[in-house]
Amino acid sequence: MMKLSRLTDYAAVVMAQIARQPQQPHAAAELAEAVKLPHPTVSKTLKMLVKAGLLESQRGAQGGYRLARPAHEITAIDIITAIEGPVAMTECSQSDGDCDLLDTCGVADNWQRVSLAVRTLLDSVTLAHLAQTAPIKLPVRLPIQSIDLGATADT
Amino acid sequence: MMKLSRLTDYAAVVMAQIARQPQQPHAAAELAEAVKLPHPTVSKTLKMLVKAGLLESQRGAQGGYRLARPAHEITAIDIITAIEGPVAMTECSQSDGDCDLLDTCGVADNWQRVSLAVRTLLDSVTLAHLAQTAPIKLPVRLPIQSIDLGATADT
DNA sequence: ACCATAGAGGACTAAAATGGTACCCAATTC
DNA sequence: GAATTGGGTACCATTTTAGTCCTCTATGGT
Repeated sequence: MMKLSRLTDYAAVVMAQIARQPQQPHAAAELAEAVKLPHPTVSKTLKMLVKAGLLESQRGAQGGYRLARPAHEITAIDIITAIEGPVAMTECSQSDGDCDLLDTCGVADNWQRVSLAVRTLLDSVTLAHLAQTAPIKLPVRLPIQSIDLGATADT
Repeated sequence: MMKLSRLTDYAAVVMAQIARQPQQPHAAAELAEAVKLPHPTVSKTLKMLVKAGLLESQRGAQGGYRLARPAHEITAIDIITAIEGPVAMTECSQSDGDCDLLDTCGVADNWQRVSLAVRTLLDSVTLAHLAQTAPIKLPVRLPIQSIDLGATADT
């Protein structure tokens, strides 16, 4: 279903929560409470986000988590990648090599392009966007026509 | 990783294979051979594609599978949906109801829009595109600016 | 009519990813 | 130095995914 994992979902929610008050540090417990999720799970998520460099942490009393960068410099793809690893629709769209069906497949290259388009899209959505409580506007149709998926035989 | 499941991958490859010779029926065994995948697995995939209405099947001798519609009328999303069910990035982006965190979440609506954008993108890629052995061209950047994800809040 | 071919449908199993929890250690602050 | 708060790891339960197999039904050829 192409879904994000639940943890990624949590991550987004938690990040948004932090983004709404970027000045003060947020303790894991506080966030868990705010978001109504089990503390250990939130904690785990936060750690992953720190590892990915999206959050900074401060230990000790009065410690907590803060955004490592302004919300508008953190993108959806950053968050997804932090939790799930590289975004790629197929095995072969992330790196080369692994797929031994490349010959018979005949589709790999095109999937990679689609993958890229998805990544680009995801990269254009920032945490600042996501954190807006008021729904963002997103006109239903992308001007996809501009994607030259058209039958261009040659290069 | 937002990956497609392996079966979906197979489905795409097999569909492409059929699309390249749309006139004749293709037996599961033949396709499995062509694509170098185990017969039962390919068979299973094909059945799913038939159920989804993307392929038509003919039983008996000289039978096999054929596209139910011209390749350019079958989209990536059709194939993905056939195997994995509805494409949605989060639980709540597919239907309403299931998520009991909607209040605290504050991100749901925005994810849904992103989801929609991804779906639209995927909908613009047809089987005809995928089936081209020559790689399709896809200029790296989508004109994402036109997506009014623009900030309504601060900044 | 009968047989060979080819798909339909479903059940079942094995394996892997995911989600969740617990435990103990390290750093800060008061 | 005690309380607070994050860091790291290891572990377990559950769910998903993938793959296989078996039997039934439809079609075409002889």
